[in-house]
Amino acid sequence: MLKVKRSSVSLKGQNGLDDILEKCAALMAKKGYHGTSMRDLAVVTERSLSGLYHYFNSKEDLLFLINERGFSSLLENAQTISKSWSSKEQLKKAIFDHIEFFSRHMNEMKIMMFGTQSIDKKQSKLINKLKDDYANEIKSIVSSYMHDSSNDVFSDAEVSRRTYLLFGMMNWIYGWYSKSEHGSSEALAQDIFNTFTQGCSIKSEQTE
Amino acid sequence: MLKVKRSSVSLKGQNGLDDILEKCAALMAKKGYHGTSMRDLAVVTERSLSGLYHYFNSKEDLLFLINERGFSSLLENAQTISKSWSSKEQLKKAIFDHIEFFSRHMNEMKIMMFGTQSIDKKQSKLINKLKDDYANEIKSIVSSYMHDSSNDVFSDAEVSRRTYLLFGMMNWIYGWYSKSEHGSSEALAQDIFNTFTQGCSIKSEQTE
DNA sequence: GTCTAGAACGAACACTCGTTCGGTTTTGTA
DNA sequence: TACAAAACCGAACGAGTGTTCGTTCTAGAC
Repeated sequence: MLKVKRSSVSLKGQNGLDDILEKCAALMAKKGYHGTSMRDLAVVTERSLSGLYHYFNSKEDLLFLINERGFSSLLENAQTISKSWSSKEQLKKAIFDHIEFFSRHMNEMKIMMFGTQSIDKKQSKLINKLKDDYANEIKSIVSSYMHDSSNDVFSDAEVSRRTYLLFGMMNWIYGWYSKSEHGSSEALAQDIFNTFTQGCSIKSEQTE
Repeated sequence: MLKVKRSSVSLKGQNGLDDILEKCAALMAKKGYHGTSMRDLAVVTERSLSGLYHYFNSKEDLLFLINERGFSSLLENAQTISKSWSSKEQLKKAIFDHIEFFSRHMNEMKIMMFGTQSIDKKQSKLINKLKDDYANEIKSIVSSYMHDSSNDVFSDAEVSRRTYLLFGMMNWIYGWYSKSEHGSSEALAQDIFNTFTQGCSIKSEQTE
């Protein structure tokens, strides 16, 4: 008996799936993957326990789907950043897009950052490839920016470390950021851009 | 029957406890709190399942102990940073100490960042107080530095956001940093200090 | 009306979970 | 050597786990 609904290319029940994934992500973001039971998920999705299995083959699959969709979106978007812009503009757009995606999908992002140790190896590799591809896309933008805006030469390792620091500033917001308390995602992105490019004692420019 | 081993002020079995907590933290950092069973923990600590309960009252208690010890250490250390130094020196020391503690206790730090939703309310409040106290200690140092090194005036909200970004750079290393691949913790701390104070296109100073 | 396929369900299965109980061994000290 | 305290353990308990099974319901196609 071959099941067809193996991946995100599944054709059936897409509408229902979107809604289910969002609600599951919301609960899992609060309680963690292992801390959330299929029965909990059945409650928040207003479905029966067994009914859930119509949309994915296992709890693990659910985690995979959330990760796969999230990282695919990030990667696809990053690849649309035009290489004909200045490196500064590219960097700015990369940061703004990442933060905006983050603030629109807080729950999914939290889950995506908890790692994929719970997913089986084949699927885990797929996620890690998406993650790496995305990170490299950002890294190459950072590299261009650093070399364009300085006469110094930077080693690959140095660019890597700086890129990690940028990801740190962007991803750490999952622990504290809320639109109502800390302002728009654009203002936050601008702060990150300024800090990353000029340091913290320079007053933020306004978003144009 | 009143048990006395409720908190870190417990007097008995401290030596054994240290070893146990370290090994438990190592496994929990890999598999997550809920993903790690007491039976798993019994194996890595080379004890029997029931024998573990000699050292703490519950799995929840174990999580509390790890958190309480970690944040207490960070806070205590931060409070020793002399206010008579320049704000730049204070900031530098705060960053170096945080990174050094992090790299010496990677596993515990991972657990500390997963949050405390699984701990009961009373204990959770205690952890959050330690966390807040530590964050405020760092924030006041950041504030001094920003005001000393610029003629602009910064609002409290702005200082807060910048402090969060600093924590982002420092804490995100749990996902990628390894001494062998990315150099000493001092070099990393220096990179973070430079990025935070001057931005990424300025070449790192060497650690003196 | 009949057929089919997707959507949904209740009940159960085999297993793992955190925890407890009653007991034994080891250790330190007087 | 005696003895209390600490350290440790095997076996079990009840609750909860992810998953599967066979069935029913619904809606559109012929």
